Amino acid sequence: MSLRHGLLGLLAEGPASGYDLAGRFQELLGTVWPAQHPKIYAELGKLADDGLIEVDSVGARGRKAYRITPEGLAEVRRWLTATDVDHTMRLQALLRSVFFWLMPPDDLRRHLQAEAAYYRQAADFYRGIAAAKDRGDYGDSPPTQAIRIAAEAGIRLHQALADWAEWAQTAPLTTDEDGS
Amino acid sequence: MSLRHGLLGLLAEGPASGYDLAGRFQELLGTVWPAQHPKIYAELGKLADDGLIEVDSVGARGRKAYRITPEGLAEVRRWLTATDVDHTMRLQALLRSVFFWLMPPDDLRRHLQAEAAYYRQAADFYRGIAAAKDRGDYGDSPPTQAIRIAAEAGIRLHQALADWAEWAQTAPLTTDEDGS
DNA sequence: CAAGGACATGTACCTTAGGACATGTCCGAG
DNA sequence: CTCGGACATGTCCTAAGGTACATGTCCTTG
Repeated sequence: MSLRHGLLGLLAEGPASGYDLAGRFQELLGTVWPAQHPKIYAELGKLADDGLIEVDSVGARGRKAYRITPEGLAEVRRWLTATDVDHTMRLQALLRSVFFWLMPPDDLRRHLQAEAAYYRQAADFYRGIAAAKDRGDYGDSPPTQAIRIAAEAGIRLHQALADWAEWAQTAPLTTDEDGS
Repeated sequence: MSLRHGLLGLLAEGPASGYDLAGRFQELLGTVWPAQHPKIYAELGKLADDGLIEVDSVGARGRKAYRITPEGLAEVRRWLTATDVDHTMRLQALLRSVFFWLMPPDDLRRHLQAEAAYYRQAADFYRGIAAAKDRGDYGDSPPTQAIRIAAEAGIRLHQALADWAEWAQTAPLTTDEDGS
């Protein structure tokens, strides 16, 4: 139910179209919570059916503006304060690390370098958001303060993985190339 | 296809039953790659159909031992070296952080404290694995060396999130309790 | 030997995710 | 004015994840 509440949360900042929401999701949360537009449009339809959001339809196929209702706002707040966090992660990179011993040393070194570079770049991306916020580019309203906190999480998380990939290059690991 | 290759990788360490594999997955990878037993049994069936693993069936409902075939071993190696890492994460905790401004300050503080405690505990869990490995509890074969690297990732990742949750408590955040 | 719990495997069903494809609008450049 | 590209919304289908339920074995303890 995270997509559902994520959409409600973004709509709590103000009205938006499905397209806007897809963009916001991808831009800010793309690396930590993927959401494709078909899912988003489908979920918006259900939210409207449940009375948690309302639509200003322009036409059959034109742009639509969704607005959160008081019930919808109450529902996000309930989710945030009264439901447990689902701590389940899905990190293919860590899954792969269990099998590093199956990789030829050269491939492993290249792999870890590429991983480190990727995570450094991701951390920098969030650093950019944090810097823009600190400069005051987006003003000072509560939503942008929350984005600063989210960006900090993105920085720390990805930097930790970048550091790990660097460290792993120096860690001794006997690989096993002949499938013994 | 990560579950598929994860199972192959674990079987590369030696023969095991579906039950064993479910346990290994849950124990070591539970927090970073969930896998329920129904999926595991189903996937083992497909892997056997594809000739990547072989079965020593005891009976219709008894314990089965799965063994990786040379084709299976080649397939894990191909996956590890020739396919791109899927960096998609799914972290509900970070999704929620974007909406912290919707939470009453007291609830938010409690929430962050609980989060920090959870991540500290998770980091400690991986520290335990790392310490056991460093003491030599599991010997010195390649698979356990890889587990040391995986454990290090678990430590750094969860510690980063624990530190973040601590930090976030001190970050100024004007919350918005009246839904303006 | 009977009962209970860990071990062990599976089916059925529902939800969620994700890729492929279809359609139409609106606007600016040529 | 027409063509292309960004904007915008959606359907369809397949794959993957996850819960509930069903079944049977094996070993230990009373």
